[in-house]
Amino acid sequence: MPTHSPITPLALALAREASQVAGGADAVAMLEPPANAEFGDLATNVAMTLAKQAKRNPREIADDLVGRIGSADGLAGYVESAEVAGPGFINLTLSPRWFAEAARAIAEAGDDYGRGQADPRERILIEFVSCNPTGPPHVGHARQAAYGDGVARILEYAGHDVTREFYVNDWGRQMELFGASVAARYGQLLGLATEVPEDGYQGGYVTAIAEKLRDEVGDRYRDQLDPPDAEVLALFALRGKELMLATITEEIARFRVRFDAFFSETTLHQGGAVERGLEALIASGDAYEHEGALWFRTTSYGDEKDRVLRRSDGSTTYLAADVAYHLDKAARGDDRLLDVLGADHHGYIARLRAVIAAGGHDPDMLEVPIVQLVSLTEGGEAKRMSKRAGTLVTLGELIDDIGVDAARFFLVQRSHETAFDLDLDVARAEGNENPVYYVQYAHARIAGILAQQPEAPADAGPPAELDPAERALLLQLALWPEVVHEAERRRSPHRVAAYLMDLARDFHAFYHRCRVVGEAPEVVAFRLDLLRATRSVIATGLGLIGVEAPDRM
RNA sequence: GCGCCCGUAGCUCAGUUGGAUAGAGCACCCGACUUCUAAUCGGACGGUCGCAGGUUCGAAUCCUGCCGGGCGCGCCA
Repeated sequence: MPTHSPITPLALALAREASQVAGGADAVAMLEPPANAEFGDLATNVAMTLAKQAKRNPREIADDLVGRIGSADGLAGYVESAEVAGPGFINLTLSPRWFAEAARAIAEAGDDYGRGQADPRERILIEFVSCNPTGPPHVGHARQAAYGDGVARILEYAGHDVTREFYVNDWGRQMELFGASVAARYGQLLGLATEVPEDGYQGGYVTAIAEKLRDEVGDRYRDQLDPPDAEVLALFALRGKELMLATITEEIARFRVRFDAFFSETTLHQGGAVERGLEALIASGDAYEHEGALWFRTTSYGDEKDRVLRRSDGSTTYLAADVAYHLDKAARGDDRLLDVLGADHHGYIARLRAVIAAGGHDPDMLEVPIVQLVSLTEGGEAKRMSKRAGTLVTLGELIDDIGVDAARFFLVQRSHETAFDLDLDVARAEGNENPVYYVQYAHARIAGILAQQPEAPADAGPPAELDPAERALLLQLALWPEVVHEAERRRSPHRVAAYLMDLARDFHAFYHRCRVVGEAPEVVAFRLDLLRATRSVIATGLGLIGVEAPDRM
């Protein structure tokens, strides 16, 4: 099954010929559709890149090369005409035979077209979202979820062995505060005057959890709340966390995001891993005592200042647990660790690299893609979001508002490294102004045609002539393998979303100019291959960003 | 002040081994349904690619400086 682009064999043949023209010099022929379709189907600048080492005029090289194309193996029969243009570009027009064979090959490869290009194939552990179990995931987490899951799917598609993990920060003062907040709401439900701590969690979801707890335990703890009993608070913290986590996993699953594991920070403390991590750092000279605290010498690894691991009061910091966690991850045998973090954590990268390096691993095994902020706009104005005021939009609310497909498409449409505004009015629209439907509609239209004309006539050769829209659509399909490859290398699902928009546009244009049902046999055969190929690439691409590809709309 | 990200059409943004006349969506305007889905298509409008230098056949892309915006800089997590 071919997973490569139908352009690849042409590029290889062209490079071979170019190398011979240039006296054996190494040649890599970049061969791609030109900016302007009037120049032809494909263009290459190989003559210009060879000009320097061959010490010849690029146009001269191009002329020689063009002279050989008509008889060159792998090019003859596929290239209809070749012209030299500008400073030394070579513009190629391809034959209907090439288009017909390419469409057939892509259609037959189906879901495998573009798959498995990772080189080398790696075992990759990707950690993302990892929001605290003290509240529901919000829009920022939604972007990280859409991004992380998209990256994971793309990595898997490329042939990597991927594990997805969610780190649960279920330890420390925040959990105590959370437990106290739940307990207070629970008390209120029983008619007590218990109050949520000043710096506690005020959101309405805390009350919802308290209600669930009341349903579970009734008024059993009523008399131990005022003043609060330590053991009861611990119990509320634990059960509250479990209920919160259940909500989080529920919303994440609804968002079509999958995790293989939820890793609890508490297990690191209780199992002694945190202490062992600190001892290892001390033993290797990476940690030292200063003013009663234990410091991690992260400056040795490029951080701007050293960081505290254990406070002078004896308690460990968040970093201490992260040391244990990352030493654990680094020792699992993965080739690469991906930590997807929000923009507000970018200062943490140096520390994490230090952990990996201090553990004796190559710090380059750790990659930390930073997902920039997303803000919501509605009615042309920024939607104010405040955790304190409880006006934060949660993942669940976003899904209820605009739907999973629109949310996932919009959140990965832009590069993760740029902050952007999500326009709720556009995302919510079920009409033509919503880009996600534009792509899905292309898929549904193809399904409609294929339902009417499922079988191609036998023994049909290539059509005599091609419509410009047919050429454009197939050439767009030919770019898919390079697009996924780039999305994999750059950890950039937005490349897939952008490509799907381009592909859908070429399809809709094709649809308007070219009919399928009732045309001449060789035309039907070619266009059916084209449709199957297009449907397959759209479905695969949408699948990689977690969006459904409906057959009817 | 230092670090990361960003500055491209009215708005939101694509554009990464440097390539020909810089693109899309939204908004606005003009056209196209007796046909396989008009959630569509065709056309028009819209640009000092933040500014100034540099590198070269060629720069939105690479380098330097400056201006502007977001985020971060804790013995918080």
